Amino acid sequence: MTRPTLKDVAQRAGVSHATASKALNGRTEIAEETRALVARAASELGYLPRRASADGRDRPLVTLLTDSIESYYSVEVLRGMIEEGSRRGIDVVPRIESRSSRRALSPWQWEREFLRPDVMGIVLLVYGAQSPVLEVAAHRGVPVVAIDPYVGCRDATTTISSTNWEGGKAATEHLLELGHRRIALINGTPDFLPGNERLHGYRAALLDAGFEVDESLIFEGAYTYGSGFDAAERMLEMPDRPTAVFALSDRMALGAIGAFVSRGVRVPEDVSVVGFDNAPGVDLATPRLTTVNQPRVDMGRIAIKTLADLAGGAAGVSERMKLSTNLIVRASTALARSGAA
Amino acid sequence: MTRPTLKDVAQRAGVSHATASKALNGRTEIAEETRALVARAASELGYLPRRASADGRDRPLVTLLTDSIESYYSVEVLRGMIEEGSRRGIDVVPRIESRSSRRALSPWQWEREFLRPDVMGIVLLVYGAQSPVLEVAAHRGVPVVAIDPYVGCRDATTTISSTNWEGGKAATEHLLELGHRRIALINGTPDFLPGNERLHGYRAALLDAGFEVDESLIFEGAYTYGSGFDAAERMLEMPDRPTAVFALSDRMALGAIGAFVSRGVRVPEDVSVVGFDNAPGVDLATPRLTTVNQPRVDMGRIAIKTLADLAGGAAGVSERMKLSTNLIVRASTALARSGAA
DNA sequence: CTGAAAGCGCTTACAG
DNA sequence: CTGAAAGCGCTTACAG
Repeated sequence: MTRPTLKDVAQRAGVSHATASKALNGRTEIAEETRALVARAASELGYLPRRASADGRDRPLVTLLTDSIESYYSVEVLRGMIEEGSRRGIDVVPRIESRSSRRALSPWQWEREFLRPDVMGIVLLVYGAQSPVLEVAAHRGVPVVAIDPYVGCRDATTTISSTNWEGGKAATEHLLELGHRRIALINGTPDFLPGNERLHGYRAALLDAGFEVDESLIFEGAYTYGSGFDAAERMLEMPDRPTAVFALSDRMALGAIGAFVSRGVRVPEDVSVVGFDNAPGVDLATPRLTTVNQPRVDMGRIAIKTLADLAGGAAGVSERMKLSTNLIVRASTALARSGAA
Repeated sequence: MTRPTLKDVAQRAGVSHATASKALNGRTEIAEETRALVARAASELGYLPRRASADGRDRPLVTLLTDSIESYYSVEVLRGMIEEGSRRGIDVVPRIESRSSRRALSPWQWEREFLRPDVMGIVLLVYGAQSPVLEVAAHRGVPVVAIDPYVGCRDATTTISSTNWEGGKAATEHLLELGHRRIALINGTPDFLPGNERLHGYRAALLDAGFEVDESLIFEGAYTYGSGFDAAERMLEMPDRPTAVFALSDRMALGAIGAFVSRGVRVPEDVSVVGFDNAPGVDLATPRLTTVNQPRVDMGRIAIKTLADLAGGAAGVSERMKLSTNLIVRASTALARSGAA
């Protein structure tokens, strides 16, 4: 038994295949009675059109291209895309593409692989901007938006990121307002641009408040739990310990807390800790972590919205979007013990 | 300028459209020279087939139907599906479907919405088994697999869940081995079947070890942080406090730890706590949480694998799959203070 | 409101 | 190895 075609449906309903086509597509000129007849026949046969329409129109679709989907970052951006897509009737197809899998294909095959006929756009996530996708897509006229790319993108590509500098500044200002003066920073790897912006936010807050940046309070880190842990241990060996720590990621903040607590240093009574990200679960840790929220889900939503607008003919869409980060004050920060200077 | 068709490509390459078609589809009888010519023309024009082939064959696709994608549970199952799909060249299309959005459509429209012509299968996630999807899909011959459904599924549906009973038993046995005898349990809402299995695992471990179940040590909970927090506070008011707690979810375990720590009760020195789930981030909390891991990513992977096998004609696939949970011992559990009874 | 006819974009025997 | 011809599943003027 082969798959039923429109002809089979028409036959079963006792109408021509043209009429069946129109009935199924909801054209108004069809009698209600006929439409019901055809719909029933289609349903009974389990008919499914093989080809949406003669000109290939189908449910619109957005491809998400990513190197990896292991981080909660990627996964939550994806979640935003799915939510917004479901609302708008746009399908989201996530694909993990390694450099090696790409190389195994001829350019034409590769293009065909990732460009379905009905793609209305492509979202690049944590994806090098050197990516050949950009050229190919530009050439086809398929719009692309890149989310928080590590490296700068071609001028023509729309990018969505978040206000890392402002976030770093807000975190530092929060600690200053609590009366802290010796505020350590746990840095990330230098190749990660958003982290660099956060660091500059820290510097700016200090400078604006009339303080100098003490470079000995900037500790090396690598965004991992262990590197935060180590940095905190080094702080504890200092003669004049910092009273507060701003870690450029939540993992490092949690690592620092782990180190402090294991040495009997209490958070936030003895030292305040702020993270960056608002990673899942940090609101449940003890103490509940004060951190800078990144609007990951919104970034995904906006990506879809932007692509939909572009498909709708919106020309002047802003090309560098920065969504707001916001400080979430929880229980890992408190007033400095000895008051302000 | 309208979208280029195969004809345009053929014309530009100076061959017939039949030859162009064959060249692009990688048929062997085409001269390499010709193939290159056609490929170049296709690339220059930005050609994309509108319709994959005359018989509608395309990249296979699996639809994920879910009520909500807000929990890490859903999101990680999805991640497994995407990873496995990418490896096998199967696209995964996640759709969020509310009951109301479904009701707005006629049955035929609705079927057409969620059954693309090229679906090779459907995955149901956190999705009521009363779902009309099951009937429709069965009728179409589209295979369905349901992941950890709250309510039982039709007999014919393949389900994937995890060994909740064994997990609950392992968690409790771990505490018994550490010498704990008064082991409290923080229960979940009774309508959640997997939770009920975990509870029975707790009972079984106790019974097997020769102990009676003290019903006064079973505390009401609702899977939330707050309910875990409250349960712990009630424990602290008992004359003969439990020395260990098994919470049916990580959120409740973390809530309990929050309550203990805020009252100066140390974890694990004064009380041991085990959770269930291995939620993201619980390995970074202080203390790092001992918990029962659920193989969420693997569940997604296996769902895709099962569907692919089914499409490949595998008939005798097991219909009730239970993937193994495993206890992960971290830092929130320790030997009972006063030794065994 | 219906259906015969033309057409769309594509693929695949088949003849050369 | 190539292309003219037939065919596929579908849609859409257009005549009735």
